[in-house]
Amino acid sequence: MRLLLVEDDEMLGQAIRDHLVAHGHAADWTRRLDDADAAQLAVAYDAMLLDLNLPDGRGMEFLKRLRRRGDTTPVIIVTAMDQLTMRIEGLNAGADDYLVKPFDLGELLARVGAVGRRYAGNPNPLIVVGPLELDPPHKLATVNGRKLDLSAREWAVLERLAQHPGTLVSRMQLEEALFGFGDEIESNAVEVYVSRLRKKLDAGVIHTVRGLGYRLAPQ
Amino acid sequence: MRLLLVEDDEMLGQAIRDHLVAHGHAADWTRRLDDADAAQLAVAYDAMLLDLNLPDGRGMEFLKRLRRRGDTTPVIIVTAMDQLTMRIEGLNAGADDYLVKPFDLGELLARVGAVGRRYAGNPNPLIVVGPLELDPPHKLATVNGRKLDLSAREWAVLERLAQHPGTLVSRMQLEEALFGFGDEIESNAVEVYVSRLRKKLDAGVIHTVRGLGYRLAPQ
DNA sequence: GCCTGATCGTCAGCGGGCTGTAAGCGGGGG
DNA sequence: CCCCCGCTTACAGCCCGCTGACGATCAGGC
Repeated sequence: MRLLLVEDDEMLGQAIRDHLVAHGHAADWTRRLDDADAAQLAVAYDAMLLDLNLPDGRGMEFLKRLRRRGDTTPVIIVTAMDQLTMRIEGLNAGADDYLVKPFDLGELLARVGAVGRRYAGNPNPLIVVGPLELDPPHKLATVNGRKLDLSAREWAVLERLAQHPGTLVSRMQLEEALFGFGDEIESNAVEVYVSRLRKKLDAGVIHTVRGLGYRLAPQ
Repeated sequence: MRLLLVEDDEMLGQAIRDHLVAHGHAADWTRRLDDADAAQLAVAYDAMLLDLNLPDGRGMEFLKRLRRRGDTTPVIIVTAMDQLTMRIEGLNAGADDYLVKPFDLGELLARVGAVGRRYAGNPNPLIVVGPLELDPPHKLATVNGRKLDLSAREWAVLERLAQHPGTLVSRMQLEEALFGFGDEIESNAVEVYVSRLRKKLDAGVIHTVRGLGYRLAPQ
């Protein structure tokens, strides 16, 4: 799963991130809420781990804002043992689960898995853009009923493009879909993957906006 | 309905069992988890009543293990009034409902009936994926009518793959089917079992999605 | 208890598809 | 007409997955 971890403590953050990655998750880690905000807008995470006890203390605000703008990404909040009221408030604000520090890393994985499974049963959020159909949980893509055989990165790029059909997606956003955040990269990888995708799906589906980015079948 | 009751208290267990039987259910009653495990493997129950407050205290583990190996038998957990966290954890671990002690026997019947109705559709869920047929309650697998002789782990992996045909199953999910959560493991056991399975069933049934996981049949 | 066969987890070598980079080409805008 | 940007193709490295083999452990029969 693709996870976002918001945690200001260096040691703990590193440990959690390593553990998640070691268990096959793609985990992005931000130490501050404004970074988390940007990440959340750029990437469609499967779940989010949110430490409420951040220096600026606005974790709860962040969660409420997220829900207000209609984002339903599952959120697991993390609090210290004594902050019962914050936990209750968090659940009311739209959190899906909570963890009490200190917690076992296995426990963390179990919660993440549970949240993931809970949403796995939902009616498939099938993305349809013109002749293109994406089924994110099944990692299936079809064009005019023809099944596409996509590699991991190709899928990542196509999914990112399809998340907001018709919306312009900048090259940088696509690079974030290809690589992590930390990895600054300078190459034409995005163009290469767009090219590979165009070869596999019908012409005219991915539209180039010169100097700005790409957009999917604006019709 | 065919029910399994796991309850260590003699008086309470007897009362519940009598009440269930009196209302037309077939109820098996075990006092210990290993008996429950054996019964669960031998009989396809319609639902299960699980007391979490057992002497050996591993009721939660039992539930998690059940779900891990893909068993979807509806589970109603039973806890004392003050064990809120256990209830939350139980629901996360895959329970379908819970009852708080002390409870009314009519209430119990209502819950059992509700859970039963929710799953009323398929009494014997035979999984069919292309040439492959799985019969989970009987632990039988056939390909083109040919009976497969699978080991325990091989079955676990194949069943996990077949639970949602066409859905992509990550390596981590398969590791969970093979081992437990807590067990940190670093090996290619999943690949080995996939290889062993492929050797036993027809080619092209298990499909590899590089970097993401495996999927059964379609495509 | 001892033997035998099956099963399990690990390892290492191999092969191949995926990936990122670079270079050449084309076209649109200034 | 020229420059810049994006498209495409080619390629080499590498990571990932596949498979055969081996020792350990377990279950069952004698």
